Amino acid sequence: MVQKTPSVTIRQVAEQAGVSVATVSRFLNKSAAVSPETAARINEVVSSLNYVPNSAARNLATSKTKSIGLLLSDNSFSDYFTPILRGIEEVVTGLNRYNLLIASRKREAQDKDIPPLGHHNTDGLLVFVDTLSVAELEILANSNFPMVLMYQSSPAHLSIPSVTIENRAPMQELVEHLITEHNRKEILFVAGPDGWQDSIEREEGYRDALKAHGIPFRPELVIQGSFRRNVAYLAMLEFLVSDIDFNAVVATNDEAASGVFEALRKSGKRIPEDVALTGFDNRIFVAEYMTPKLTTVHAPVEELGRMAARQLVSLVEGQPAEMETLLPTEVIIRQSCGCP
Amino acid sequence: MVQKTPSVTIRQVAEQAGVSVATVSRFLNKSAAVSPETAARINEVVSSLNYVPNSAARNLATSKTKSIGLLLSDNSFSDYFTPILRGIEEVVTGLNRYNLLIASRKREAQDKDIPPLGHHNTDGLLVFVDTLSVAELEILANSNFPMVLMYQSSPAHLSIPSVTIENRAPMQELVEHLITEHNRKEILFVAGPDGWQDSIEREEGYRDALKAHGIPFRPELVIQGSFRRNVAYLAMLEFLVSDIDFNAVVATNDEAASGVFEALRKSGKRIPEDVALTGFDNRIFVAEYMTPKLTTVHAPVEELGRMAARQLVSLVEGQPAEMETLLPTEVIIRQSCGCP
DNA sequence: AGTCACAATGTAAGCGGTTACATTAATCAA
DNA sequence: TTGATTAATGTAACCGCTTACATTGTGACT
Repeated sequence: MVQKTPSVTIRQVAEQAGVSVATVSRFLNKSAAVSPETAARINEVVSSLNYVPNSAARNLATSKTKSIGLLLSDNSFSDYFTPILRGIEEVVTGLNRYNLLIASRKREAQDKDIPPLGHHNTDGLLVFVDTLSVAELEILANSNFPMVLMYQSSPAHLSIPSVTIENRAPMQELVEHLITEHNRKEILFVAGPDGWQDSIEREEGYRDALKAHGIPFRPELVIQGSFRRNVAYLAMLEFLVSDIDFNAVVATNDEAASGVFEALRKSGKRIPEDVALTGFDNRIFVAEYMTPKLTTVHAPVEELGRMAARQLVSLVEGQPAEMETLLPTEVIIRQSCGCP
Repeated sequence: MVQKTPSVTIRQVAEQAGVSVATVSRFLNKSAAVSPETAARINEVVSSLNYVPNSAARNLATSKTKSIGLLLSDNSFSDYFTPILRGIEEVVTGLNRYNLLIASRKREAQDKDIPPLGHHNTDGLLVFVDTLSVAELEILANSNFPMVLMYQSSPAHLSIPSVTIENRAPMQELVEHLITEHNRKEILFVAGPDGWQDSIEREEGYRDALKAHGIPFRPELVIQGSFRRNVAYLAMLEFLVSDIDFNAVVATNDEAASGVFEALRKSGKRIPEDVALTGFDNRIFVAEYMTPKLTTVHAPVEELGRMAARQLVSLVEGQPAEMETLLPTEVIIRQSCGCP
């Protein structure tokens, strides 16, 4: 069971093929010409011995790892995450055959433990929002380590490429839709996780809309949903007992909207007659399957993964990358807002 | 940009701390006692230099990688996948701090390219159904490489630990429920991907139920859904134009059921009055949000990920592992079958 | 005082590749 | 024919760690 490298080494291959290790290496990497006969011989030995180069050795020698890292916060494995991963995976594992290393990191570990992914084991890092502290980002950035931020733009003084989505404007549009088309003025806002840029910007959009229509912002109309179904569900229940009047709920994402939906249903409120409801993300299984269907904002999540990965690969290979990629989103009107 | 290891090495640390590299190494790994004063000195230098050990070097020296691999087929990043990943991640990144390496592999690559994950870059492998051919499994198993199969049991002659879920019995139960409680006899079966064990076993359960009630199996009542929403949607539409009578649809998973749902809705059939519908998996966003709610079978997906990872870690650390872990599932009756 | 055990540390040989540089043989121009 | 060029290959240093083995110093025991 405890097998110390039962593996075939390049030297064994070299010996069996009657050449030097250098030649084998050259053949394997196509880093220099090898005569056809030698090539054939090596090739044969390689497959008969089932030889696979040891990546650790290779990495050490070249100081490249051929793998890129994805750094996540520990709670980010929501359903929401699959398309991102799909996008990332598609480009990372694509042509250039990088490996994808995934690690998650608790918030508490920031500035305490060293990040699980970095120079030492990856060629570059995809950094999910809120996984690295500014100080940590700074260290990496200063050592010129390739990184791309996702759902978070670069701290002003660092200039790290980032990929984000448009939040503020579409949220404003959505809320204004509730106000002007459906005459809702008492709009409950279900906030996202503290410090997440998406969450903040969406709230700004909400406030913009209120302001544009002269509706005062009321802090008691903000509850915490944390982008999570269950958190939003509970927060909504709690809000309901407070008995504050409201006739619309704007959730910062679809998942939270689904929790709100559940709570409203339980309390007997009708959607959209009593309460209009909106989400954000356009997660198909949530938005399409709710009855009524959920009015929301479509976020190009898979594309975001793809984009971020693409920028990073570019960077890793010494090419330039876009500093700020802002992906457009689109308001999707369905029925939960009151539209027919 | 093209930075050749700007990194600090153990030698620099040793030098600055006025000790030998061996001592530094011992301190870092706690592999032998180091005097308190030396320890303090080293510690100081380490953090002032921001030193992080190079994993490639470490891996090479120890012939361990401290990472475990997850091998996927290229289309397995469905929504379904998140909880599995969460389960895996939880244990892998947990106490023992392995890295999680993820790679996907096209079916066509089987027996042609070497698998992207193996001895050379991982300490053990989580193998998703249908990603490695039997021949490839054999090679790895023969070299005694730690592996755990997911959703697939071991080829008879290999005895690789596996983690699977119960499929046949609950599917039979479900179909019998349709037959006995709702008097449905013309039951369309939406098959899963060819060769996937889950898919096969679920179909067996379907047939068992028919047989138990003397209903002949009719091949024309089987369509291909491939576990995918869209595939099932199209297959269902196609079936609908064929005009064969049916009064129930049993889908091999919830995602396919959602596709069927969509197609039925489009064609004007009522669920469950005209057609009863069932799924498998109990994916909450599908099953709970459908109206009527979806009758299905609950599969403990996150637990499966956790289990598989646990077995693998065990194996990697030289401990024994369960050869066959069969996770129980449970029929969940909701309304799409016709129950109130 | 001499021997021993043990704790703390150092020395240097790998781990399995890559690659700069050296070597050899074959080809070509004059 | 001969020196220069080039193609194919070999030699060995090196990547940054770990660790077996060697060394030194100290206190305990006889």
